[in-house]
Amino acid sequence: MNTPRNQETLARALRKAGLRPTRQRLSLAQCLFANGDRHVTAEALYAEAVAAGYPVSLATVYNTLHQFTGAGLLRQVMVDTNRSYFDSNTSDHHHYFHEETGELVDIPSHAVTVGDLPNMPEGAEVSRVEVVVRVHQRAS
Amino acid sequence: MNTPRNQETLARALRKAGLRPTRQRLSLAQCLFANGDRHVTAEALYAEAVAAGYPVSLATVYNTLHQFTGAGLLRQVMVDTNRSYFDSNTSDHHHYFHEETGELVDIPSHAVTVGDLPNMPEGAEVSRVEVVVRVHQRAS
DNA sequence: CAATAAATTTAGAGTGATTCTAAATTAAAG
DNA sequence: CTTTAATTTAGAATCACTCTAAATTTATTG
Ligand SMILES: [Mn+2]
Ligand SMILES: [Mn+2]
Ligand SMILES: [Zn+2]
Ligand SMILES: [Zn+2]
Repeated sequence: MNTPRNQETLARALRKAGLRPTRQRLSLAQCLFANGDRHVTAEALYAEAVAAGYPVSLATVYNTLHQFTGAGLLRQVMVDTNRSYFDSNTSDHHHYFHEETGELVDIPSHAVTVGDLPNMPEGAEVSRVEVVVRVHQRAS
Repeated sequence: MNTPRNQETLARALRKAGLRPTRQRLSLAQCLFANGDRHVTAEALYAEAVAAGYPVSLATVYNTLHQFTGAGLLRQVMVDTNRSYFDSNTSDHHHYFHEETGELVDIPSHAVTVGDLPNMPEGAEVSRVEVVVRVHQRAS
């Protein structure tokens, strides 16, 4: 985990990204960064914030998730066509995706080796390598 | 490419999967399998079929893509939250995803090595390993 | 080649996640 | 404090995708 711990550190990170440290953004940051790494959907984070008594709207949750992603505090993981997942662990790593439960679990990046990449598209530059290991429940 | 070449071969493959080789399914198969491997979205395939003068509805395109996927003739690639991509190459391989254009390009599977997978979820079994190399246009 | 049964196609309505709009609120600056 | 600009928000809108139910087509049977 390389994300800010307390309100002050986070507020500073937000300001540096040109984002005002508002009550909503600090509340959501609390949910996202206070207790280790998380993989959340917008709806799940919204439900959690509401349950915790934080005053936020769903629109703000979406706005905030995208702003945090733009600021490098979150990263988006593409595993499901119907839902966007956001990851509070922005360091280089990969994922298990449990097809039944929708749960994401980290895989350290050293477990995967990418060799020479053949037929790289002309004029293109690698921006990220994402490995998703889809798993399903073993037949009993 | 390990997919059927001509109408007859394909019709046989469809029958084996319990799917009647209808005009629509054969038309779409023509688009998908006649000229090498393809990566298409439902909308793109629909536009293409309509342009080629094949009579198909968008609903049928969606149905067919899913049926073909179920029959193992296509595979779905998750790279974009807003769109489903279908790949006519069902053999083991990976992808470049060009973030600006949305284009997918194959990477042979031997270019990527996945080592021991740590912290495999309890009782889970790997169903597929997907590697996506996101690329963007190099700054000029 | 009918006649019948079952699968398929389709237009259009419905869904659900996400985005947009425009008005109300709040944070920063003076 | 005022003023200004950013932020929040409810609700409308969008968009990919799915569903429904009626019309059509395919396969089967006599
Ligand atoms: Mn979730
Ligand atoms: Mn496409
Ligand atoms: Zn992660
Ligand atoms: Zn491919």
